[in-house]
Amino acid sequence: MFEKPLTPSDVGKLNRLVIPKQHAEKYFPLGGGDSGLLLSFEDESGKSWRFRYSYWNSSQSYVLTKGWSRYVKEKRLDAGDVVLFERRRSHTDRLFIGWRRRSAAATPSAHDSGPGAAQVSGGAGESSGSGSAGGWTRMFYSAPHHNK
Amino acid sequence: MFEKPLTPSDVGKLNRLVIPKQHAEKYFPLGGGDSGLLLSFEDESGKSWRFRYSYWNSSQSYVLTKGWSRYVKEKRLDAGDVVLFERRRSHTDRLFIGWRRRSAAATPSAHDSGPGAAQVSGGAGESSGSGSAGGWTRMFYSAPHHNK
DNA sequence: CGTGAGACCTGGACG
DNA sequence: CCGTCCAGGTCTCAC
Repeated sequence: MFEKPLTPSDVGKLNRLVIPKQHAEKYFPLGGGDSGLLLSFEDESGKSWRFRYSYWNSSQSYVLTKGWSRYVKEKRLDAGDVVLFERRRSHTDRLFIGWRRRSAAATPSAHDSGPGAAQVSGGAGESSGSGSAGGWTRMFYSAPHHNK
Repeated sequence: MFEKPLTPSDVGKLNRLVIPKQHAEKYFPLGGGDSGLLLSFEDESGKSWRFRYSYWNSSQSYVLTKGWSRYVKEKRLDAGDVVLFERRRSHTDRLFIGWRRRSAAATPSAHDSGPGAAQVSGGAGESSGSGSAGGWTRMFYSAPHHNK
């Protein structure tokens, strides 16, 4: 579906991932009545991750909140790393989440993206990731689950 | 029944008082079906205070919400001050709430309470408080009232 | 539309 | 080392 280079806020103490509106409305439409929903994904190891997905009126943006910080921590994600959201259609739909390290060129931290490089980059760096094809790790999903 | 030293959050903008689980379950048991109830107390002047009491699943804690901030404001409570919850059995049960200034020893806030006087004064220390034995002010209660 | 109040969330601390 | 508690935030909605 789409991928997103993580910003410092996405991996910081705000405990949320902002999903670009364009992608959010296309892939994770929110029924007007819903105050949010729970999305379940599977990662490369088959582990299931459930995130609360909702729209923040205050910032006019779509976000993943509850559960996100635990994912960042377990995968040791840092600003510049990229997360991938995919839908896999086997005999039943599944959502999966994957990630890859920021490309070698972009090395934020300190003063953040120096001259060249802004963000993502391309490519999939090389390999160092925790084992996975093309630098990506992945997972499957289970059906979206309506929240209260 | 019990007393609790107020934390900065208890007297701040969160508008709630966390009641330690141990005391909450012992003295203010919540019927499973209740989403909360209203507890009425009387203070040292005989004035009645009604607080909403409920359990927050998200933080696994018991809290007093509605009404609490007004009490903090009227009594000019500050972090470190202590609130007391008591049950008095006369010809009918009554709940009362009391408070006292933090003991002189513990003086948190930066420099606060400067020479001139900040706040209320002191009371506590000895007598000046708004009349009450041992630095405590008190109140009675009326029967718990089930909320919807 | 700004502000206060309440429900939800998370991390640190502790047993 | 892991589960529980609760102080401290964030967001949302009612007014």
